[in-house]
Amino acid sequence: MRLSKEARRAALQAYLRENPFVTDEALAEHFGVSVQTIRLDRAALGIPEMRDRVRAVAERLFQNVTSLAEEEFIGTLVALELDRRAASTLTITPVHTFRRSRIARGHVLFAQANALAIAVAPAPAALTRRAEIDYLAPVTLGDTVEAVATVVERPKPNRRVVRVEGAVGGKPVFTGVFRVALLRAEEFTGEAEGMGRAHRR
Amino acid sequence: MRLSKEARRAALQAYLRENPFVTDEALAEHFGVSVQTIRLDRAALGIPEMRDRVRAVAERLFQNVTSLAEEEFIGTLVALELDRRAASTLTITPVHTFRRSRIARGHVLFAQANALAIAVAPAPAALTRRAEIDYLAPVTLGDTVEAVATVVERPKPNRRVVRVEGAVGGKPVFTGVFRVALLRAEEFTGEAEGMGRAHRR
DNA sequence: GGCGAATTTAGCACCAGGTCATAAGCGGCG
DNA sequence: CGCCGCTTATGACCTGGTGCTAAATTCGCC
Repeated sequence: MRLSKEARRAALQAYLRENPFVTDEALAEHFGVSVQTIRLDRAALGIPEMRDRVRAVAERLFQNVTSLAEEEFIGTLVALELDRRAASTLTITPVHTFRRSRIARGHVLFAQANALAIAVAPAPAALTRRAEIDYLAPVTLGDTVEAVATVVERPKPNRRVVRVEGAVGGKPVFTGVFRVALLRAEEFTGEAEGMGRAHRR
Repeated sequence: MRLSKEARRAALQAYLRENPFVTDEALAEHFGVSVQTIRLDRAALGIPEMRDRVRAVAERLFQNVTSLAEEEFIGTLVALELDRRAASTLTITPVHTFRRSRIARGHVLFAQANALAIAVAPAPAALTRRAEIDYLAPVTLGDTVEAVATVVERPKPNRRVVRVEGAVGGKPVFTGVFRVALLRAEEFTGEAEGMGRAHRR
């Protein structure tokens, strides 16, 4: 016997984790068993068919990319008065930190602040034109950063200057100033790009 | 006629850009035409069938499962002379952009620049203390950003001022100045990070 | 209103990659 | 030997298509 049933099933799980988009036929060949056996294994393990696996991956990942404006946010929006102020919180998890020092990476806090500056902008979309950020104290694993953005200047109808301050337990950890440009809806209607090419057969 | 052929095809392209996972049948219903007409339209526009669209999305995004924040180094390090200069490239994929505008989010470019500033620092780890970044032109989906970091000042033995310039096809898209603090190993419980190794993408 | 061309719809055969159910083969072992 | 666990085979059916042909409809134009 090439592999015991249990061993094969364990291997199958592992293999599919790494290569989610293989057909039963390819799996059968890979494990030296028949397609039917693979199907039995999948059924026993509750693994859906390839098309469903592909679709699940695609949908989950597409959601990340395509999520609505409020989900594009880094951190959790806790207050928003358009064109006035906004606030968010972000709890630092291991994915946000340098592995060894457990200090949050600069760009994570920048992202929280930048997202907040864009969220407070009274427009369907906004672009950052300039940012200055001062890191006052390191933020470490487990900290919850409370950030507050305040519109401090409106130099032109479509420009805003936003000050963002971040604190952990009341102690300031960063401050930043973001100059953003407001966009009207028609300024970001992208152009086609083709979905790819047909193939097969 | 509900919509002229050309109008329908344009609408179809746009619709599929936002909803890539729709079957021909759903499209036919949506546009009030027969499934066959949708197929003709897809053929004329070179749009592959739904399964292929799903698959393309899934495969393209699968490599990026590691969310932005999880990556050690944002971009691919292509050159490094410690305490002098460093360079990286970053190709903008959908995960880096706003969904509708397809413009790279500010924090993505910040992250590339910041990672580079930290990588060039001659220390096992470094922290950003202050950053200024100017966005000169929008960076869009598919662009490859070439960033170069240069150490421009060494105000103290453990401080560096790094200028980072980003360009797409030779055209500047951002410039930034990062002031970083070098850390000695004993300044945190652990060791290096920041010396980021290149990540494939 | 009539006509030809463009456009749309329909029908049929076929394919991949499955589902589900049923049946048959095989190896080991008590 | 017979039975059990496992594997394999078979056939009917499903979805979301491709490719082709042919018919029906609609448009532009005289």
